[in-house]
Amino acid sequence: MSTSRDVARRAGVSQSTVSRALAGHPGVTGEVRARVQAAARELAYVPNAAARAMRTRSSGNIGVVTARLHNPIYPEMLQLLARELRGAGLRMIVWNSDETDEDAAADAARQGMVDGIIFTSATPASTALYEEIARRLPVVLVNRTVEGWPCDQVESDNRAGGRAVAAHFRAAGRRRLGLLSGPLLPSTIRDREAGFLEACEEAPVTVRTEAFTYKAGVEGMERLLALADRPDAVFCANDVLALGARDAARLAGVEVPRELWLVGYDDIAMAGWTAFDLTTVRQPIEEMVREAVRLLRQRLAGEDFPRQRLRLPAPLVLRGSTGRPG
Amino acid sequence: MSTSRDVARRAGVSQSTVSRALAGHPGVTGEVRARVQAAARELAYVPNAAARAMRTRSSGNIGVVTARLHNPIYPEMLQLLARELRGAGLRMIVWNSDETDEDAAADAARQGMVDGIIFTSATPASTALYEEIARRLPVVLVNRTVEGWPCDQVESDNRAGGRAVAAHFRAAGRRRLGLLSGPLLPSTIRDREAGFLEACEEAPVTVRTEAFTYKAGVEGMERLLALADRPDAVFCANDVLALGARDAARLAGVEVPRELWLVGYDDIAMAGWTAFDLTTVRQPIEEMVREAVRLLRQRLAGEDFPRQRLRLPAPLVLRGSTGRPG
DNA sequence: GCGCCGAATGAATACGTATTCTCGGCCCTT
DNA sequence: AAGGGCCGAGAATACGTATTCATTCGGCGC
Repeated sequence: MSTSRDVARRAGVSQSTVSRALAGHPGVTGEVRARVQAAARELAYVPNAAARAMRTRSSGNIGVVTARLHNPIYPEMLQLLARELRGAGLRMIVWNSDETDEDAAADAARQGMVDGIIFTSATPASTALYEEIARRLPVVLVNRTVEGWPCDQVESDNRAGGRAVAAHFRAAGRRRLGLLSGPLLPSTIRDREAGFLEACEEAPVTVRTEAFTYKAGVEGMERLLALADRPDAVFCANDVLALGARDAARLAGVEVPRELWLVGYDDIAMAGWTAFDLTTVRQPIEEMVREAVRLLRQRLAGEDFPRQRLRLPAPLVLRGSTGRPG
Repeated sequence: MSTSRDVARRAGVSQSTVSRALAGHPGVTGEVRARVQAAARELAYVPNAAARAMRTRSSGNIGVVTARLHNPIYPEMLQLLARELRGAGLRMIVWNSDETDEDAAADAARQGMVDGIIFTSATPASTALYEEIARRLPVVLVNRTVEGWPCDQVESDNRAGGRAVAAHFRAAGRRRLGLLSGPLLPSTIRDREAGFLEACEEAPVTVRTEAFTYKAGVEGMERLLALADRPDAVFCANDVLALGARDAARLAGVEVPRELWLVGYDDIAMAGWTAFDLTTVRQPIEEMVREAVRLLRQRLAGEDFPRQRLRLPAPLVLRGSTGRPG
């Protein structure tokens, strides 16, 4: 493990010159720079991260707080975030949002272990964590947003998405509408519901589950199917619920889409699988992630600009569960 | 952002005493220790991670190199790793195993940014990366193993799993066996195939896909179903392939399990869903992860012991795709 | 020809912690 | 009673880098 001093010795210059030469500072002769680079290469020199972090007060690490929720959209977002951050020369440290992990996130922020934090699953429930962190570091929210947190936020237009679903139902003449949803804490869910409701002619029958899991989707749909006047079109607040709902219909022998239309939200990979063939609203997570990282990088660079609140369009993707031919 | 010097000033002691008191060293008077702790609490003091890392030459970070493969078992393992590492007071830095990310992993190792590395998706293809890293840091492999890498490795008994599948087919009188698999680089796949083949009475008809994706599973099964003497029982090398295969059967109107038995491998959550109801071999990933972290921690603690090669049992989970009632 | 300025590099320093070294005082033993 | 040993705490130092301060040297203008 060689240090910049070793490189300096080998190149016959001082340690400070090594630092300057490798950092690409102006005011270093071409000849000296070449000698330093050669020496560094020969010694396989890599600057020590801890020393650099101490000196520059920045670590190159970004914390990502994500949900433990069993929703494949979060792993997908993580993959995209990893790629995007990596492209910016940043490392990604991941926490799930258990309470203990939130402590870990706050600790890391206090310790200066990360330069910034991205939340993918924020809710007003973690306001204390947010305030603790935001006091020291730039914070960006992606996917879920929280009213009243003064930071950059990137979401998709969940409200418009919900409206589009209701419009789709209405245009096809479906009248007995159902809503299968879960806890209202996440902004995404609230907005989807609000959009759906405001575009419904009359209030849909609603089942609210305890969680956003496949199992909850199954049970929720069973309750809807047991109703005397059961719905002929159900909007599920996310795809995972919708997959469970689809399987509950399968089990009950209810034909989709003839007897029941089903729509989800997110467009996770499974929604497109033959077994489900699910109409859904596509979240543009790739763009969302890209925008979030861009905003964070601008903050890290010290740029000062008004808090951004980006809302990207989310198109309806038509598939067999709402009667598309094929 | 207060430092240990601030705490020292406030407590009326020296900086070294603060360090000793907070680290719980013996040889600090109870009274002094209490004063220091009080001062630290009042100032909300948290030791600076970079300074501590530089001084102790250990960062508290663990790198995890994982696959970009679209197999939910990897996100699951990440979740479990995160929890386990967090329990040990360690942070998790994640890389996908693209080439660029492998470079990033090697860089981080060189920079001393991580204290150890866990591979979840190693193959002989990344031997250069392994050697680069293992020269400096303890490395543990979990899930996939690589013959010839001298490091601790934790896997499940894929070979026995493969044998159990063949035995299950045989016991039910299924004779025209098929194998739907993919690239042979991962040890898991090679071992599963080897176990399956050695317990087959005659060679199964084999389709080898380009990748371990749902789509590849669909296309692979379509090829198997197009055969004149098509198999009545197919072993898929992992669950994602099997889900694709199941949907291909669904599309082709082939009844499972009457006309076709189907078995996967991993027991991802979706295998248990009604739409698939897939018999599979369960990988005990929770135990695997726990063992891997345990081994890594022992190495980090400087313990010296022979390289471990753990192989945990993987039970067959019977479901509807092989005719279980229900 | 002398002095000044700028460019290039070396020397010194700070970042915050953990640890080693040093010192002063107290107790115990002979 | 004196000396030695031990214990608790302060002083000093090292970790490796980036940056500021100091120095040297060459060139150029007057």
